[in-house]
Amino acid sequence: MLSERQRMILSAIVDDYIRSAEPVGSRSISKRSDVLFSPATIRNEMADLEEMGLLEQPHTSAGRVPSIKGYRYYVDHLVRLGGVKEQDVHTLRGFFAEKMMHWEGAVSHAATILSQLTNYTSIVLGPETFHTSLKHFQLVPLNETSAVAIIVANTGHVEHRNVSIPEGIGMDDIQKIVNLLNDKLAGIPFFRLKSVLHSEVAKELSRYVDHCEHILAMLEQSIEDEAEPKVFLSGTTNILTQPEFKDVDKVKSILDMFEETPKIMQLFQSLPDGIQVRIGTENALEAINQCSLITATFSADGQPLGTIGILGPTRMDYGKVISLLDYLSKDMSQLYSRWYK
Amino acid sequence: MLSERQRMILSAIVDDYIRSAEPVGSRSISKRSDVLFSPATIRNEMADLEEMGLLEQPHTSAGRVPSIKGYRYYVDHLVRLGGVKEQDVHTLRGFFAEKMMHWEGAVSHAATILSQLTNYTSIVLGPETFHTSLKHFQLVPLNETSAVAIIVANTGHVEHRNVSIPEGIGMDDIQKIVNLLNDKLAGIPFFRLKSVLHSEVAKELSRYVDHCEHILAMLEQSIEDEAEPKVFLSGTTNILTQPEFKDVDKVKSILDMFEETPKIMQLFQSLPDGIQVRIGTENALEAINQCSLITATFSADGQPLGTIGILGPTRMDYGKVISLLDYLSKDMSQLYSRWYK
DNA sequence: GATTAGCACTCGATCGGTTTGAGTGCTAAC
DNA sequence: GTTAGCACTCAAACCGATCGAGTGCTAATC
Repeated sequence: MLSERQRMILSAIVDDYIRSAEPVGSRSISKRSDVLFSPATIRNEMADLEEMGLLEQPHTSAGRVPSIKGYRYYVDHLVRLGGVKEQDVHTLRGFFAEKMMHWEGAVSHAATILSQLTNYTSIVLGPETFHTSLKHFQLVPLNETSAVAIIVANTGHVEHRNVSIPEGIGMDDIQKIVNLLNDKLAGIPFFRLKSVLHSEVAKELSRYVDHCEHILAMLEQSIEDEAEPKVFLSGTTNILTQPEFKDVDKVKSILDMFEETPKIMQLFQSLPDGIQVRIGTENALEAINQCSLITATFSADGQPLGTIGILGPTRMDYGKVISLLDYLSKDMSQLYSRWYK
Repeated sequence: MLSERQRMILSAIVDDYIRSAEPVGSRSISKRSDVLFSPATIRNEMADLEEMGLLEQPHTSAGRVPSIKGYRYYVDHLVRLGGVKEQDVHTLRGFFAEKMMHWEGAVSHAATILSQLTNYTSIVLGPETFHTSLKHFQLVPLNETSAVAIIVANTGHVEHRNVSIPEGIGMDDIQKIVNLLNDKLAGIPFFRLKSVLHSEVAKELSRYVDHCEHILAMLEQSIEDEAEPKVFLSGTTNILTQPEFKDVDKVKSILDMFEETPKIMQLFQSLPDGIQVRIGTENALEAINQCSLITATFSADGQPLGTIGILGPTRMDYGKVISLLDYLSKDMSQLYSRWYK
């Protein structure tokens, strides 16, 4: 258990270090107007905090730096959520005022704004289509052998792919298939689609057309792709402006990760609702062991839709980022709830 | 005009420097088995080459480094196109064997492979839809007030966006509109679509439905978006492995550029057909004044479709990259020509 | 006349040593 | 319990010496 004074000193050190990126000495703390103790007293407390594992010393004659545990304590007990700056609220208003033509547009735009407001990297994962349902299915023939299959979800999400048409299937066959599929599948949630496809559609389809396995397989694949949420990144190079990432090698592994969507998905897997903070080694991936990831989920009518996240150095402005993510995720949830109806 | 010996020395220096990234001295050149002159002779020639502006000296007591002009001469007259390595041909075969479901899939996959084979950054711009035509238009209503508009090109390219439905338009109106548009617009190339929309469709549409300006505006916008070629990047972090880009600041401006699609498009604007090499400051953007960009166009049946490019340091393996791009662009042209039919 | 051996010279890189200064821990006085 | 005082530590900055890769020039050689 920390004394009031220890908490205040820890808080001051973390705040200072977040601002300056330099180890914080006892003198500079005692100079602060809200601190009434001499450097020597501070030093004693700092030694205790270090013993508890909340602070670290890069070397004996340097100031202190928060440890992962120190950041954790700070985030859990000390951080002041200043709320969102007037100016930032304004920027965000602009975002929501704009007409969003796509799902993708809105989400990627949100990512851009987030990275600009924070100067960190923003990651947005969405939308989960697991609970959305099929609105419309369409096959547009391009020529005798190939066609475009288009799947529209009730959220307005569109997925498409080129498919080849099996020999011996004519235009009217295709129309029949499309009609059948729309009849049987429209309104079915994606997570049930696969089983419905097998149980109800397969038999019926085989009555109309030969070689229908091919079509079924294609449909299944499309459904699976559709179910995969997409990742949007913005401000990937912002990490380069951080003094602790001057070294190219440190940065490389992080930037490499950004090119690997599956790794990012893994990072976001099974995050609980609300705001989550993962500090340094608390993250699953070694590449970002020197980074912190703050995430917030957004949803529509209680259905989880996706996650927005900010990745920055462990020395991140937690107060600002948490406030911002909280604000934005709630607004996005509202936006999408409205959109849903 | 260069003597045979000067050409050989220049070639040796460029080759060496490309391999080692270190300034090349006279001794190391004269040691090569195919060079029969003493370091002193080489030095004299090097001094002459420097006077001509083909070589540069970082400082008096260092070896020589090719200048932009030197690389230019090398690329224009000296580079040996070794052809594509057996192993790389194999990898590329694998690429073309795979079934491509989308346009996007094929192009982005090509980008990935290119960056892996070269260890540079690959940029693929495509496809130009300017000369492709509209295959199918579809409006899928989501609810009373919004719908998804879907445009399918004859290449299988799909563009979509959410639109809001003006008050007072019912489901059967929408069906009428869709039918009309498909009747009038199917088969029309995109670059003529806008004028046809105004001349033929507008009047007819106003007969059916009130408030049709909204729908027309939306269509126009979609067509313009569709016409915009897309940019695919891969291996954006490869530049970080180059010794001359150890400095974070140098790298930042390049990586920042990768996040700005319009800048990349600008870079690729109005490139002539075939292989193009832009060395250092020959590039339009200051951010890549220390890089070279090699591009190759691909087409289907003579219609230009897009461009593939490799961005690397000026100290790039020109022979390998040029061969590779030449090979791949030709294969892609074939692939898409077949696809077209 | 072209080539090359020889040599003085240049200059960045590296290495060891010194100095500086920010910061600490400990002790003793308040 | 707090703090002034002091010895101590150690990275960073500074400095000069040395090293060595590479050059340009000149004179000897082929």
